[in-house]
Parts: sequence; structure tokens; C-alpha cells
Amino acid sequence: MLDDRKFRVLYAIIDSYISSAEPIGSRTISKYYDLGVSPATIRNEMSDLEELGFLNKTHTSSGRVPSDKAYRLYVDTLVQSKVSAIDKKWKQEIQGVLSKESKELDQLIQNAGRLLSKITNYTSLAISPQLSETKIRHIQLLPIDDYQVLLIIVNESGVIKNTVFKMNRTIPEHQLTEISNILNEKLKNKTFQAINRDLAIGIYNEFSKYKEDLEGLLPFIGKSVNNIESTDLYTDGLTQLLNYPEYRDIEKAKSIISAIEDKDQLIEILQKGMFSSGIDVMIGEENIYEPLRECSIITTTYKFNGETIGRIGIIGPTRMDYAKLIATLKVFSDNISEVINNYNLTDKG
Amino acid sequence: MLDDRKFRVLYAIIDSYISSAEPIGSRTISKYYDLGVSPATIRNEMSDLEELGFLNKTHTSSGRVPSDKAYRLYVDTLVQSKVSAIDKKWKQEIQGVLSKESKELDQLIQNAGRLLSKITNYTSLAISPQLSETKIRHIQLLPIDDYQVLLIIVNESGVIKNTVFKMNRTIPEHQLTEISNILNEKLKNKTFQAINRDLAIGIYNEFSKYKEDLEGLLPFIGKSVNNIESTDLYTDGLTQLLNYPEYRDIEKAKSIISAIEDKDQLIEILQKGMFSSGIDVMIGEENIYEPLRECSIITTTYKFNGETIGRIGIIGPTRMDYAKLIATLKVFSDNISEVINNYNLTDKG
DNA sequence: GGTTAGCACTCGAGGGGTTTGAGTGCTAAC
DNA sequence: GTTAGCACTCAAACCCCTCGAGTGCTAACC
Repeated sequence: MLDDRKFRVLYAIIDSYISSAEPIGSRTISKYYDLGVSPATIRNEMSDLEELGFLNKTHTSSGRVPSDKAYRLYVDTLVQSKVSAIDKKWKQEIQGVLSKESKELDQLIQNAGRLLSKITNYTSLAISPQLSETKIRHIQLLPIDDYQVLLIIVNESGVIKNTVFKMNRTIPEHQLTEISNILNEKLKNKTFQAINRDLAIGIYNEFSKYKEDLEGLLPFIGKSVNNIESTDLYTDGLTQLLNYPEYRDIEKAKSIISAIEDKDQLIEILQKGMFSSGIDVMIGEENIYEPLRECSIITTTYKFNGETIGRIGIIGPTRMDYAKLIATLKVFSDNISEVINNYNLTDKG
Repeated sequence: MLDDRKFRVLYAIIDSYISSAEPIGSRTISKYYDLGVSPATIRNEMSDLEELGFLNKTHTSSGRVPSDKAYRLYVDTLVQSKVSAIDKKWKQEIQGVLSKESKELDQLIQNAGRLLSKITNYTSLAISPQLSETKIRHIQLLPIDDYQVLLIIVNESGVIKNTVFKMNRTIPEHQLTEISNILNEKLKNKTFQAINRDLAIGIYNEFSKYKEDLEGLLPFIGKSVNNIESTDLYTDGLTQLLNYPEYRDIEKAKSIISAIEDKDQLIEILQKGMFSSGIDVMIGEENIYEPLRECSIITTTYKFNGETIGRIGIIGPTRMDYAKLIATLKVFSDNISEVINNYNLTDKG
């Protein structure tokens, strides 16, 4: 698609623009990048690259700025070697912070987000663990008083969900225990998704003995299960964005910050790429959500038992050091997944 | 302290500045506020007010701007009548949104925050319910597997906290149940605070029969109880701030937004005023936290069973419509408390 | 034929000077 | 005590100019 020299010119421009945020002229390239040709030649190449859609000018006599298409090419052709270089100091800090006991899974992800923002100097995004694919390990009903029952669900990753609900009649304790036992037997090791499906088609009506009670209870269980599947979005380091010249302009800053505050949209975006394993990079125009058309989002997955259960990443102007950030995210991905899986080392019973 | 006319001039300036954000000149006052005196006279009054510390100039020949001291006086002398006028449409929306079932207490507060920001056009702040003063209604230990025990605590407001912890030996189920029963009996209707205190002085060692088991368990219970007392901060509508001319300047915006992202500091601030019942207004310099010295924070309480359990409010530039905002917050305070207490109407058992 | 030097041209950014107008403080008259 | 009048101040807006980093084109070069 591009001959070698064009390629190198384009790389040079991207590299330079990433660190300076200023349009790049031919002279700068010839001076600081060893391409062995004069500015005039570079000008010719630049002109071609512009025609091909890889470069833009801010005005007729300005230097060039990489387009989204250029970043795309840059990211797609990033060589592994370049990506792997991440500061050892950071690597250790990541391991340190993450392995520190954060009792709840949610909290682990939040901590990871905070650290990610601090390390990268970008705003971090993360969606809470998606547990619909994990299995139930324990389910229990407990009476709180005559009309209230507590439902507890523990899944294999150790996450607990509970709800109190009000009944319109009293179910004696021993009966609740019995129902618990039956439920436990029936639901154990099923995924939330499976349960939801089964509930929908009324598969549990077989407990004829407690039919009436169950009719009252099952909707609550369904609701609880559904609730577990609900997704939160964690963000951190919003102010980081304001350090970039791209957001000197208050209107621009406002637009991106409100976009980030619009959590539902972001959740949708992150979930969409949910199962594209590993790093996902969305550059500028590639974002379907209008207010993010001038941003890039880089995310990675975190896993439990080999299954992807969430994404974490960063957002910022399209001009970002993709190589370094991708490397950093890889480290995060590995470490988070490792910590999650270690949560339950003793849990095979 | 101030004669009537000075008072009225000051009010006029504050009123005008609140809506315009521009320094106010003597002519503006005499034209739009019916004080019955000429600009020259007002100039004299203004000069006096400046000397008294109620007004500032931005430069020698500029109009006047109210000082923090002026806002303080303004707020302290706000007449009730002025405060009570809040749009009926909003009042209904507040009631509507809040009374909609938000299953968890935390979520209710978050929703309230979101709405508050939307209504007021300021960034909202809220601290999660402080439960240390509420009483325990139910406590239970459940085995998950041979080495893991689930601890469940339900308090009177219906909030549930649970933790899974790993034991280094197995306690048979019937024994756990028995311990649960004893704990339940001993701890029921005590506040978290009381339990923490009692735990600290080792008051529960009397369960001699299960002494060994308890020694393993009590620390976890303590940890759980402590955990319940941990406080979150919810913010919403950060971008609202960027609409105010005070934050046109990126550096200013950055400084306030980072201050708001520094949740620990804000929690401390809100907790400090925790028990000053009703509305609390902190104006500019009155804030001990340096980065907020140019902001005002207005907060109110929300209650459970007559006890204050949290605060919710807004933050913005010192130039804000205190009268209207205080009125709005009052409505919030009442409605939130009402909804919280209704959660548990059937819970007297 | 690709590369390069040279040159005219473009355009945004920044500096300096002027004008404008909203404001003040002071003084003298009412 | 109040007010009209006036000299004075100062930020903001505007204009104009210069500067310099950049381009594209052309003609010469290897």
C-alpha cells in the first residue's frame, strides 16, 4: 500500500506529533529523523500522503497532522518488540497494588482503574465484572422477620448478591430451609444466564410441594439474578484530560467530560467490544458515539477462569502514544486476571 | 451593623452579581433597583461597604464584586419567605424520582444526587449513609464449603453487608448455626459502633463453649462491621461547572475538578458538618481545604428514624443563588428522609 | 527520473498602539 | 445629606504590522 519511504515519513510524523501536538513540517522531519533525504523530497512525500488521506493540514501553509487513518495504520503495524517495553518500576507497582487485598471484585477493578490513570496520565474507564457467565455456588433463603426473606447468592468467583424482599404471607423457617436446599441443588453450578432462561420458561414449577411459595419467590430470584448482571462503569482521573492541549478549549473539554459522565453510553461501547479478546483500539471517527469522534479509546479484557468478564482501558485525544499504552494495558490485563483467579485458590471444595 | 440603605445596596449588588457574574457599577444599581437615590449616593455607600469588607474591586476603576463576607451576611439574613419558593414542577419531579423503587439505600442517594445536579445546574455531592448509629437486626453465619464461611449482617434500615472469609479449620454446620444464634441474641439491637467498642474490649469471650471458634471469627466480624462504616462519596454533573464563567479558565477548572475527584478530602469535609442539623453553607474562604477556597458548598442532611445518617448537596463558585438552592435542598432533604423511612414501614417485627 | 535548491507565497501568532466605555473618586453646589 | 459634573483609570476590543514556519512550484542537478 505504501512504499517504505512513505511509511517511514508517516511514522516520523506520527511519532513527532504524538509528543509535540504541533503540526509537523518537512524540515523538522529531515532534521530529527534520519531519512537521508532533503526537506523538499519529504514535502513531496507528504503531499502524496495527504492525497492518500493519511495527513491533514490545518491551513494552506501549515505543517501536517496525522489523520485517524494514519493512526489506524500505525496501530495495525505496530511491531511486537516496540509494544513490549514498559517501565519495570511501573510493572512492579501494578503487581503491588493489585495483589493487595481488595476484598470485593468490584473494588479491585476500581483500584486498577485508579492506578491505570495515574500511570498513563489518561482518564481510565472500566466496566464492572460481568457475571452472567459465572456459576452459582450457593443459594440460600433466610427469614428476617415474619414477612421478610433474605435471598443470598454466592457465585464461583466469590461475589455475593443479596436482596431482602417482602412476602405477603409468612413462610415458616424450616420450610424456607427446605426450599433453599432444593434450590441449591437445582441451581448450583448453573450460570446466571442459564437460570434466567430457565426461569423464563418456568422450568422450576416442578417443586410441586411448595408450588405456591415458589410462585411468590421465583420472581424475586429472577430479579436478583438480573440485578447481578447489571453493569457499572468506573472512571478515574478525569482531570488528566485537561492537561492535554486538545482540551484547552473549554467547549471541547465540556463535550468529552459530559460524554464520559454519560455512563450508559460508555458501558454500551465497552460491552460491544466485550468479546474481542485482548486489546481493542477505537480511533476517532471509528467511535459510533458522536461526542467521542475526536477521542481514542484503548481497552483490554480481564478474565476469570479463562472467560472474559470485563474490560478496562483509557480514553484520550486521538494523539496518544499507542505503543506505550498498549504495552501498559497488557500488563494490567494479565495482572488483574491473575489476581482474580487467585481470589479463589482455596475454593475448589 | 449596617444601616438599612447600605443593606439594600449590598443586597442589590449581590443579587445582580449572582445573575450577571460581572462587576456591578453604581449606575446599574440606581437604574434597576428602586433605591430612590442617585448613582453618586450609591457610590458613597459602596465605598463604605468596601471599607467594611463586603465589596471588592477587580481594579481601581472597576465595579464592585461581593466578598465572601457579603455572601455570609446574605445567607445569614435570608428571610424564610424568600427561601420557600421552589418551582412546583421540580417538587413533583423530586418526589417522583425518589419514591421510585431504588432497592438499595446507596442507590437512592445516587439517584437523588443525579437529580439534584440536573435541577440546580451544579455539581452534586453526597456521602453514602453512615450506618454506625443504626442497629443490627439480624446476623448469621453460613458455611459455603469446608473452609469458607459467609457472614451476613442486616441492620434496621434493611442494608445488608456480607463477607466471605476463609477459616483454617472446619466448623460443622450445626455449630455455626448455634454460634449464629448466640451472636444474634447478643448483638441484636446494638449499634455497629457499640459492637465495635465491645469487640475491642473483648466482651464476647464469654461464649466459653466456642471460645476457640470465636477467636477465629470475631476479628472477621469486627472487620465487617468496620467495613459497614466506610463511606463513599457520590458526585454527579461535573460538567455543569464548566458552564460558569468562573471556570472558563482551564487552570481553575482543573483545580476544582481535581478537588472534587479527591474524594477522601470531600468525605472528611462533609462528615465534619455531619451533625450540624439541616442546611450547612460553606462559603469560599470558610473552606479549610485549600483548593475549595473559591467555591461554596451547600449541603443538607438526610435522616433515618430521626437520626442524621448522611449529607447531600452541591458545589459551585461562591457566586450562587443561595436562596433558591437552599430551598431546593430543603425539599430534597425532606423527600429523601421520607423515602428512607418508608422503606421499612412493614419492618416493625 | 527522482532529488534538491531556491524562491514566492500563505497564514496564524504575537506585539504595539489606539480607541472606547464603563466605572470610579472628588468637589462644589443644592 | 444628596447630587451633578468632571477628570481620571483601566480592561477589553480592535487594528495594523511584523515575524517565521510552513507550503508548492520551478528549474537545475546527478
